[in-house]
Amino acid sequence: MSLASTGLASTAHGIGHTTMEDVAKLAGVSLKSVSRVINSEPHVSGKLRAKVEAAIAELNYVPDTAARSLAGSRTFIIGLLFDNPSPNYTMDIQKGVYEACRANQYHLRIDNVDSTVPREQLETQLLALVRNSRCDGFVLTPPLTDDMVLLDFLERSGIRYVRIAPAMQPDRSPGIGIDDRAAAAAMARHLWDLGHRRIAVLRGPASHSAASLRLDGFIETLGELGLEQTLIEADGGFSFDGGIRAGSEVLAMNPRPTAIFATNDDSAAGVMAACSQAGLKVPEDVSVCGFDDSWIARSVWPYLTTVYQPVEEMGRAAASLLLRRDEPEHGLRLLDFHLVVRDSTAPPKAV
Amino acid sequence: MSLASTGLASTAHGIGHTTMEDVAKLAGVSLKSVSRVINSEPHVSGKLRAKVEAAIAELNYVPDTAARSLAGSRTFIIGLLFDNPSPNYTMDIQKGVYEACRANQYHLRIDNVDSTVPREQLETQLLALVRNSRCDGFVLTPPLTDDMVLLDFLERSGIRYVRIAPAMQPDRSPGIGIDDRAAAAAMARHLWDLGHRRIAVLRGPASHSAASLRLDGFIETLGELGLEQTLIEADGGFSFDGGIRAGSEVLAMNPRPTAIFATNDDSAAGVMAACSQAGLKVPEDVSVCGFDDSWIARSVWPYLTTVYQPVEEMGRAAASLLLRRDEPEHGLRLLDFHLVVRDSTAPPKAV
DNA sequence: CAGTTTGGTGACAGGGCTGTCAAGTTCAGG
DNA sequence: CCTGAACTTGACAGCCCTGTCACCAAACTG
Repeated sequence: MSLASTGLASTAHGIGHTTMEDVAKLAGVSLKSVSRVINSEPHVSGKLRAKVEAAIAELNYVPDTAARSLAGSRTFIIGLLFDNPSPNYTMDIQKGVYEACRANQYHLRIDNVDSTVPREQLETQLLALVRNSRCDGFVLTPPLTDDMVLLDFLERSGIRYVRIAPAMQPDRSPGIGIDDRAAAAAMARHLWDLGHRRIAVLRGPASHSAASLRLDGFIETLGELGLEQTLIEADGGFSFDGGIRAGSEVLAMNPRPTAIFATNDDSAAGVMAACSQAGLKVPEDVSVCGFDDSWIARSVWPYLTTVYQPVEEMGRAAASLLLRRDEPEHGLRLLDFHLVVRDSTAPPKAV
Repeated sequence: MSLASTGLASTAHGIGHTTMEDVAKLAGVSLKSVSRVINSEPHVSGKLRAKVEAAIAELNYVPDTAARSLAGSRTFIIGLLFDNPSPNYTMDIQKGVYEACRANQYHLRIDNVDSTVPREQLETQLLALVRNSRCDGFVLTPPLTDDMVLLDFLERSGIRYVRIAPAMQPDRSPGIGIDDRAAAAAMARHLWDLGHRRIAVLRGPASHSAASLRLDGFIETLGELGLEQTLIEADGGFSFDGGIRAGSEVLAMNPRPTAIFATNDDSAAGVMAACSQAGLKVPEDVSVCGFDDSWIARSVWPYLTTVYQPVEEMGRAAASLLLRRDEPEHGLRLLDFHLVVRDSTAPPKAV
């Protein structure tokens, strides 16, 4: 086993590496004082701080991360761990996390996990990743958020982490999410208010726990509103193809539902394709709505009515939680969602 | 100016940090020998290597990156710099780069650039990013690939980089791409062979240089094939909305084109939406084809005929180029593309 | 006004690793 | 059996910071 078989020869980073010593010399202070200024430590007089800052600016000094993390015990790196769900979702989260990092002089490291491998192997892979990564904290996205082995390991090792949209044990650790139940309820009300009474809903994969929350919230609310006919359920699998399949299935029924709620946008797009295959117009013949307000919601025609969830903001919030230690709050913090009514839903045709 | 105003308190990384010294002791060799094994340096006897590797395995030792990069002058980090084009494209590249990093015990750092800010500010931002990042090398994606200020800076600082799909000065530095011209030519031939003679093509944004290569290759080839009628051109802007707009425009013409080539998948999806708005069936009434074979090509119905470009592979190749120093090849390395004929193209209706 | 606290600063010792160089070992050729 | 080249190994300094502790000055206390 060789830990590193290739390598870049020494690279001259930056031009003429300025070190803290240069700054100290120029400012006429000690090394430690420069360090204090850099780390915003207390007990630094304004005069000294000014001198040092001037010197830093003049020399265009940037502290060496490697040295910093060797000396201190922080790496100034946040790790983002994700599996491979929708690229849009991931990208948005990543953007949010990135911005929070940047704002705090942190760096973002990516670790991409492949969950298609056997469970055993996955665990080994995960643990090795985290061990090797030496990050100051991790942001976890679903479905990694619910990997108990991983969580146990992180906690046992004293590594901080924040989960985005965790499903299980929401109070176990800090988390960021939205109220999927309530969001789905809002969609139910929207369809109900439009006048729909024969409604279909597409399940997501069982492993994606938000999916079931959405399903539950939707069904429950329709029940409360007084829907008497049985709700039609089918499996949309959270994918375009799944949406086509489930959509066709549901549209073939007699009587046909007048509205279909797919619990994510990808499958909703699939449903719209199924409609077009069946020669049905959206929203005239069938209303279709999704969930997520992802990129694809505006890459279909008509534009999709969906639920906006602030994915990028969730990423930002997660990273911030990790960075500001002051607030060691446990439990899920819920962010605001809202209904985005676009063109794919309308009142059912008068019969 | 404070360089770091927040911070994580010292985190106990891993459990009971094993250091190289532990390994050396257990193996009964010197520190340096362990180092040699870890770095696969020459002049290490098989016996010694075996002892050390056994010790490493037993202790579950992982070298400390910070210390390594402080002592050596490598950071074991590859930076991926991107602007915000299509999330799908970016994600694929990222995945490829990530995998190459992982395979070489490197880490991937992300830096997201926002090119919507004024040019001046952008440059400052870019340079600061690169300086702060302290990476062993950077992978650049369009349009950053053609930012001469950035390239100059990197070269002046002796920082290695590889460009993905660079447009300008392809021989300036190592690069990875495909032959966009030839790929568009293949699409031209496909449509020609199907029997289309009245064809429209949608331009991409002028800033995206691959767009013009595709356009040129397409037009040129149709000319060579003997297309006599004038080709219809419109501006698709590489976006769904642009595709709808340009699509409607083109479809309103009389006589109507029988095939539309959008130079990326997003705008092709828009064209398909425009067809559906106009009550036209794809591919019966109009053939539509795109370019990229991105996620969206299979999130529309009918599935889109398009050109596959190995985006993930491009990312992998770029990172590998950065990592294996042996091959300091300059100039663009072209990867294979291929036509993906799906359901959105067919022979024109007999008139 | 002596006797404490507090605030501000610096000296110094590592942190875990790699580069350099020197020492020890092996083996071919004379 | 000796010499030098080539290989193998190790000692040690140093990469650039931060934590600890010690110091001195100023600002309190009763």
